[in-house]
Amino acid sequence: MKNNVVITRFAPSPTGWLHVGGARTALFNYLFTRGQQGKFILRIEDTDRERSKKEYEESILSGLSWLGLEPDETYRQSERTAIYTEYIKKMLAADRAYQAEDGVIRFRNPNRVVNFVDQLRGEINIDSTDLGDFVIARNDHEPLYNLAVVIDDHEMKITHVIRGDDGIANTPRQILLQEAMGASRPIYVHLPLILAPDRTKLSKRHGAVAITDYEREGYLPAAMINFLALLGWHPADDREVLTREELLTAFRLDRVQKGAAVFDRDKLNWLNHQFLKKYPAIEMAELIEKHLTDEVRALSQYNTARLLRAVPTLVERLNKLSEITTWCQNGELNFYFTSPQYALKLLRNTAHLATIAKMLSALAGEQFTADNIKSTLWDYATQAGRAEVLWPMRVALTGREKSPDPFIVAAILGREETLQRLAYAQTL
RNA sequence: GGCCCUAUCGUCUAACGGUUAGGACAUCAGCUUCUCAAGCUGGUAAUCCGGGUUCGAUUCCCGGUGGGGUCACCA
Repeated sequence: MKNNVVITRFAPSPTGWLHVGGARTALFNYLFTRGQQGKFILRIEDTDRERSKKEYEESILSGLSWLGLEPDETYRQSERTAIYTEYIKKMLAADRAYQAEDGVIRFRNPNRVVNFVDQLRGEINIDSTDLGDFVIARNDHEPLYNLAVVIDDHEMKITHVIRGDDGIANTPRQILLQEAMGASRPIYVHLPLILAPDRTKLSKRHGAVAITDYEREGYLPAAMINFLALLGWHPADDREVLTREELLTAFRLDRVQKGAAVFDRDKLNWLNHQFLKKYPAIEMAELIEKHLTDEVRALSQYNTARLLRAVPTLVERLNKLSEITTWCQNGELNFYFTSPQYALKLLRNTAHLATIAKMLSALAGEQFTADNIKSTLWDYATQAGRAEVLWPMRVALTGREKSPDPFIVAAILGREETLQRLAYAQTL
């Protein structure tokens, strides 16, 4: 009989979308538990019928699923009233709780100092006297938060309660209730909170706070997980970019920070770029294609083969997928799919265009790679002056002041299109 | 305000009494270079303050200050 199996839970209330703080709490529970063959439970705390909404519950479920934090079991408190009623009646019968004059059920507070150990912070003492005979249920079938939590943690045999440190204030109430019903005490771990850059609580006015916002902006779940893990935790070595598997094996509760951490977009962007770079080209092309605007798809030479060839240069400066949309709106991507319009002045000079075209036309279609194009033109460009040769070539192909280098662009466009654009430039 | 938690570069963090206080993001400079981006190299930058304990404190203790949390028939 093994009695040392770890059981944890993530217990959000469906009164709002899953936000980054909740996601981080879920992640730490998940990493801690799955790193040691434990059981990770999702418990929807929807005892407040008024404020709980199905759409929020769905957002929590889909958010966790997107991050890959699948629970082993899922419960809904609204489906467990029979269990709560039983406990409430028992507490009433044992006179550990009583029906107050105002109609609700209150706990008989023993009014003493509650002492508990937090795995991260050590011993914590809180005098429960200030709490008074707090309300634990509206009636015998409608428990309030603290009661429902204690009953469920006990029924589900939760071994570790890992939650945000705003839960510290509730801990004495919950411990008192555990003792009143003879339940054992789980190990408490209160995680530091995630703060906005201005060091205040993360809220909507700080921009994206819901996990779905990040999904929509085009962050990869792997990057999000990595980033969230690094908010309040760090491996024993210097690694910063870690896969889910690496996180799972490296995660240790005793390396979790005590102080609050500020959410840093720059680092998230950098991390996402790291994962984007590692993404397989074909799948990356699919992801990028999803973010293209209809206007771009409608361009005359649009084709997925060309997009696929352009993926490396796009990914190079891509922090999040939504930037693709921005580039589309700026027209920055148009030259990949249609002949560019530009002024002769931008070209600077047309002197070498004919020579370039002639040299490139010697390359067969299948030889038209960036490396071959470069080696074909490099010596000539060096002799004639690279700026004199390469700048006009690049403008002829892209029509832009800023772009990837002309060898790569030429390879993406292909032999025929490249030669056409070079020919057109000579007519200006 | 009471109670509780907390405090290393701008940000995320390493250092479990002895280090030139390390890494990453951001930033700056240089390299590369036809432009942009990426990449590479280097730089600037921190132990909140005051007392202790100790031969020696980022590290342990106390106080202050700052920040956060919490004080519902919400969770």
